[in-house]
Amino acid sequence: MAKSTTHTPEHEALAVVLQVRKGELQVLLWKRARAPFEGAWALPGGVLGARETLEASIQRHLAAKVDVRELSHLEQLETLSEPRRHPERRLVATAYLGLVPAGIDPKVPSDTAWHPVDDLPDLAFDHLAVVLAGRERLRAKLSYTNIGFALAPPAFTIAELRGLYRAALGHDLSATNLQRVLVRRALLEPTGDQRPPGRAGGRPAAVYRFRNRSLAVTDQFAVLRPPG
Amino acid sequence: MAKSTTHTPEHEALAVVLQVRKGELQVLLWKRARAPFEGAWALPGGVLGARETLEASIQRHLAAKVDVRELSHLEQLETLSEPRRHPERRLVATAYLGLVPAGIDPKVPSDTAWHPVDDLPDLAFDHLAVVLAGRERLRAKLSYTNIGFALAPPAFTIAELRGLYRAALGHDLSATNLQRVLVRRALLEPTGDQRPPGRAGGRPAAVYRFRNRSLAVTDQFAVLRPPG
DNA sequence: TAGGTTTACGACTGTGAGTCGATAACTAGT
DNA sequence: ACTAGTTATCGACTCACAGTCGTAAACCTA
Repeated sequence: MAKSTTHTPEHEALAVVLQVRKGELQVLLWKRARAPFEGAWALPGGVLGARETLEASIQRHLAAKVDVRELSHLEQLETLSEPRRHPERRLVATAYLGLVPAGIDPKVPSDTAWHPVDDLPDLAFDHLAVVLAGRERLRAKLSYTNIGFALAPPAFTIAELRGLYRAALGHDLSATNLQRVLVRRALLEPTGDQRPPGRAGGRPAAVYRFRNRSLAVTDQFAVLRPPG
Repeated sequence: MAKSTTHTPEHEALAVVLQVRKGELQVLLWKRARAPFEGAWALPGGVLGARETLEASIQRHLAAKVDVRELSHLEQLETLSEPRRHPERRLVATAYLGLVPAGIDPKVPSDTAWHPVDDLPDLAFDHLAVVLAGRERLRAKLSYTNIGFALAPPAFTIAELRGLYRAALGHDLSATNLQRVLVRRALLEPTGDQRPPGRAGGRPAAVYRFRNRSLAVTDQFAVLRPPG
């Protein structure tokens, strides 16, 4: 049975961890110390263990780079199976999308850093495509789900929330409309507090929070609805 | 190095192949002849080859059950990694969603048959969940993409198209609205032909076709749009 | 020719998003 | 204190599009 080595490819889990930092969408990357792609930046992840699910695996590997409890959302993105995606061996990868709420700054190891998704360094393997796929998934879901929950801190003003959406979507949007849309969907509620204005003055902003943080698709926006 | 047997799980590709048949959404299944789950129905698929992508793999395995050229659409659904999803060995599966246009009846082997997704027999492994995931993916995409292309034959009347949507979505919808929505999106165009009425009489129906069969998300329905 | 059936299409309604402008509530400078 | 500047909030208007209804068109059978 010495030759029982299966020809099945190895399997790894990867994660595109996104957070809005300094007004722009950033992704968590680490710098590879070994070949291949030595010195290039790569997505965190690692090989799938014998007795774990992919979701458990990505959480285990992410724990080496960031406090997993900071993750407000985690979902499967896609599975990459191009035989030559790794130059030396066959390696199938399942990518996940992770989100971290704005406003916190998780401790990361020295080989790990945040990079703006719109200004990325050279990435190892096919990780550039994976990052872009994660960004597009986030953008698509922002408009028809309440995934914005996962980008926002527990409490925020409309202006702050608007900044998060602008960073994630890549374009500006009206503050009036954002508030009304989210309030009418009954997703936002005022906490009663308000934020003191900055040095330039201005009316103090009301502080809001999301009503329920459970992530559900708001399917009321389906175009072809059932009658009645 | 005799112990170099990787503990990496085997990897298989599965497909949820859907078609509207006899006015209802049906899925292609085959009857297992061997344990485990002998006699139960299962999704078509098979193990990933050493030098192929998952997409090539599912097409290769599907070819044993149905003419792959009949497939109008194929996209990745999800990857299942529960360690105990197979009772005997570790087996990771990546599921695909495949669509076959209505109106054709592909040849299938004797162990293979179509089953209504709303009235399924006992399914092997976790295949029931996979079928339902495929159905939900289709339903979600019907409203904000033009994936309906892939369900329809090359030419059709509005009434026929409405029947396809009703079967796939599980609820009725207005013929007036369906036509106007699709025409306004500039997705439909009349062929000029018309279909003679049935025995009961009635005005002959105009025949339409989809303008371009390339499958693209019509993102004009994003809720939070860029200004301007 | 009358009655039934199916398709096609215009008109009306309702909802929600985009826009604009007015007002509220604050800071800083004179 | 008063004024100017700044930011937040809110109401009013417009627009696009989905949902509904009613009517006309075009065919069948008796």
